[in-house]
Amino acid sequence: MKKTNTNQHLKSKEELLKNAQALVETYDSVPVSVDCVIFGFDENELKVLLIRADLEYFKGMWSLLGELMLPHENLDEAAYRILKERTGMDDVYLDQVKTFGGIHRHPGGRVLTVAYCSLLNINHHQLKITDHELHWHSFQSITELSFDHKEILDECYKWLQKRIQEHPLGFNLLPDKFSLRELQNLYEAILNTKLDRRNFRKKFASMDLLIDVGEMEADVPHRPGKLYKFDFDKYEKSNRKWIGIDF
Amino acid sequence: MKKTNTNQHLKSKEELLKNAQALVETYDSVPVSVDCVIFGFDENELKVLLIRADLEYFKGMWSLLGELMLPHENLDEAAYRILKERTGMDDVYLDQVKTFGGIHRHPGGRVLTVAYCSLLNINHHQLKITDHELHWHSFQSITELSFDHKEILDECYKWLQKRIQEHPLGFNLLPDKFSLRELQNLYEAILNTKLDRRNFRKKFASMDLLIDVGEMEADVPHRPGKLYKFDFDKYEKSNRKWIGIDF
DNA sequence: TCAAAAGTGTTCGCTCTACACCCATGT
DNA sequence: ACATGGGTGTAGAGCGAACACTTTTGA
Repeated sequence: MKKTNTNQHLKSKEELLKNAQALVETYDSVPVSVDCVIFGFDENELKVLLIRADLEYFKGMWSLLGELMLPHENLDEAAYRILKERTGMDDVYLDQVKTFGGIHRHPGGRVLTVAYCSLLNINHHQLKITDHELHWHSFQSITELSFDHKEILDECYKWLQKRIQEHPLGFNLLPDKFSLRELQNLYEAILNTKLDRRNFRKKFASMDLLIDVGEMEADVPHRPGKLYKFDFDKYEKSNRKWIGIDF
Repeated sequence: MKKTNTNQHLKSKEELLKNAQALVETYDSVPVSVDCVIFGFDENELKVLLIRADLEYFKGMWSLLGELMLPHENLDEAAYRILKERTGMDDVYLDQVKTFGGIHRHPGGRVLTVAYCSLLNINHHQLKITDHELHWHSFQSITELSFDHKEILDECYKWLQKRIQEHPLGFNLLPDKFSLRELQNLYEAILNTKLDRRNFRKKFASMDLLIDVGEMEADVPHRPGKLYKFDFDKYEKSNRKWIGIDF
């Protein structure tokens, strides 16, 4: 009797599944892409990785890195795939930012896109330049992109400005070893302000998340600064909320 | 000659469009829904508006308010439509929170969903209870929902906790006229802490965004408090960043 | 008169801010 | 020797945190 019940239960479950599947098949559907805003930092400037638009309609214009989501992968996986394909890196900071669902954002018909933001050390990877050009562009110099990618970029930039004041993300953009000057330059570039050097250094000293690696800068035309690395382990362990770096 | 050039240009543009359309038609596509987490506040508790799951597979379980995005509407419009249909309100605080793209989140096949969070005054609307039950549930009491809606709810709750400390959103959850006690209860409910009454009042007094309406609470079994309303106009004008209410 | 919440100020400690001089290195 | 950025400390202001008593109303 128990068996019968179980079987009946299983059968009905199967039936429910079948019904659900039949229902979903009636749904309107839309292509979904993932677009990655990939930030880097070099020559004291915030950089963005762009590719030539592959759609002829936008010929000559630059574009974010984006691809269609594949049927078997979830959103994060799609974003990692795009990063991996283009930069060869897979241990990269990545976060979903916002979804853009305007009807006319793609000239060929409706395509929904989920925007991700990624931060990486610009020297730590090899760009995979295949058929399309892939280049780092100074964020400040970007005025126009294909699709609605400029809007997506601006959203991600605002997100980054806010985020970097609440979490120590900046280190993802720097080499393993960096000077405090480089770190400050990074913050100044992203926040688009000048910061007081002594207060900045005090701030980071008080966080106690920088490890003095006992080395110095080289090849600088002035007194070399100490090099530090970020204590990722310690940061993971401490659950200290970073709400407000408060420059 | 100019005309010819223009015509050629137009023609080629049309062709580009046609090509783009042909391309998009080859894309895999996915049904997209919008799910709304609708928060209210009543009886000193944070509430969430839920409906009985309409999918038989989840029979008996509660569900967020969600519907498929229609072909002609963008995401925000879909979210407003859902709100309007169910609550009759259209001047409501609403914000996109996160997109969920897990492969198995719908038993009938892949359905992507964009989660929105809405805040409304629980007394200001008439629920449209049609075929499904529509009820306010205490947030704290919700342990299970259909689909991945519990996960979505939790994300939206975290979002709300953070957001309410950076922007004066709370007023959307209160009646037009409210006492400082009600306001504090609201913050305490959302942040799940106790706050110091004097500091709380000082904080809001110093923001200078509350208008004393010259009335008092009635029907309270103790000394009645003054009633205030929130100065939405003044807030809109002042661009003061609210980063950090810092309780 | 009692219960329950309203209303109100002050002190302390911490953190942010502003600010200037000497040091080490390369040219 | 000079130019360039590295490295450091302190005083003042402002803000958040802690904390207790009197007042008003309804029961």
